Amino acid sequence: MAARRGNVGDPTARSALLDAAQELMVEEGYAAVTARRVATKAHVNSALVFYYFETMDGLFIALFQRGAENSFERLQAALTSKQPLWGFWEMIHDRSRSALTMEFIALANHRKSIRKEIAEYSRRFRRAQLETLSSVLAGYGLDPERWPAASIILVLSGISRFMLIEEAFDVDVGHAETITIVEEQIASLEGGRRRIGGGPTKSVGSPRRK
Amino acid sequence: MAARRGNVGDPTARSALLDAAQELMVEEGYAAVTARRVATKAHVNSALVFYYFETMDGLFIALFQRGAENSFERLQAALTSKQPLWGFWEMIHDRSRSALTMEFIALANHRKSIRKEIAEYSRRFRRAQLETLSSVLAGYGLDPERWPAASIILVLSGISRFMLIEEAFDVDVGHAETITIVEEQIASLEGGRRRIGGGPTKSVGSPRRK
DNA sequence: GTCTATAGCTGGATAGAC
DNA sequence: GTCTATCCAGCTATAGAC
Repeated sequence: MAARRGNVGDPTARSALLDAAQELMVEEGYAAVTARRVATKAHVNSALVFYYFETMDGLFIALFQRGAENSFERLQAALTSKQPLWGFWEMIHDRSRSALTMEFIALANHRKSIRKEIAEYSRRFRRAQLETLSSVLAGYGLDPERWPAASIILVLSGISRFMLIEEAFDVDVGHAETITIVEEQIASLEGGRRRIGGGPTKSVGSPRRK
Repeated sequence: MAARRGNVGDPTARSALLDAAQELMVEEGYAAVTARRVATKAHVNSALVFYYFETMDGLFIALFQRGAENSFERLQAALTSKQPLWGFWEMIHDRSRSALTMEFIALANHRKSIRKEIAEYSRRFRRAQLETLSSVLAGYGLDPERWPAASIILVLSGISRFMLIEEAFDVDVGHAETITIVEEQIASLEGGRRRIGGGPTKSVGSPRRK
């Protein structure tokens, strides 16, 4: 349970603060991310939050950027792999980042600086997806008039995101059937999933929480 | 702008408090919903919040239930109309409830009582959708083995929710094309949309915000 | 039902010692 | 860089007058 995050073991207080903030945000929501609580969790003094990030908004933005950078690299790896469609599908299914993403979206709802940050990142992310996948899909012989790459990205992302949200409430009606349908479609275009190392990607079948 | 909410004009302080809480939640996020701010907005004293709802959690739950009850009735009306599939699609597209829903999901992330409330409501909602739509779709000759009603509900909901979230960040890559594809499919099953009175349902084509 | 007043707490942020 | 100490604003919740 201790080797779960990316920067654990990093010696600097800055990283420790970001780790602590992320954990708090996932487990108790953004409102629980206060300077004092973050600092306590990171075993440093709360004044350091303002030393490193100036304001609480600064902390949130730094946290978001760290995660976004990380996600972007993983996206590029997925999209340039032998099976980009499978890679994409598994990437957007990442359960471990879902709660954090939802928190940031809610936070962005009323903090302008964070909204701006997420909007920029989303466009960059989407552009990378679209560029790569549209040529991949054309290569698979898919008619871009009938099935634009942008729509496929949007549909897959929507399905995935919606199931992740529902899972958090222990609702999973239709999830398994839908995953089967989607994965059959992917397989018909790209062949069956060939697993290649690829780290901690979990299988997609709704293990019950708690 | 004044006839926007359901209970405007209701004389009791309780309703005024709920109206104020909803407005604050949508516009500034759940963290802005404090007893004092709600009371000020409702032009009553903050002690009344605790008189009517006991705790802040109680206020949130009452607010959620009021909205859920309302949505459930509108869902039933949509599902028992002449064009249930169109009704369903337009209902889940409701822009005006999207921000509130997202906020409640984030709130549920760390408030157990609210999580329980949303989970129960979601299941009830989904059950109603599934019961009606599965017979409707069978009536349209759709093979329930290939296209289970539960999957269709999930896919439509996911697409819709995802687009609403993206819209909030001014991202709309692929939205128009995807809406076209979805609505062509619906039309092929249920015929073109025949509009019948039906209140303030907006058209579905991403009017730019601000 | 609605108010005033207030207890008791936690928050963001800063000054200044080390 | 890291800490102690502190200011002051805003919070939930309650007691009790009207």
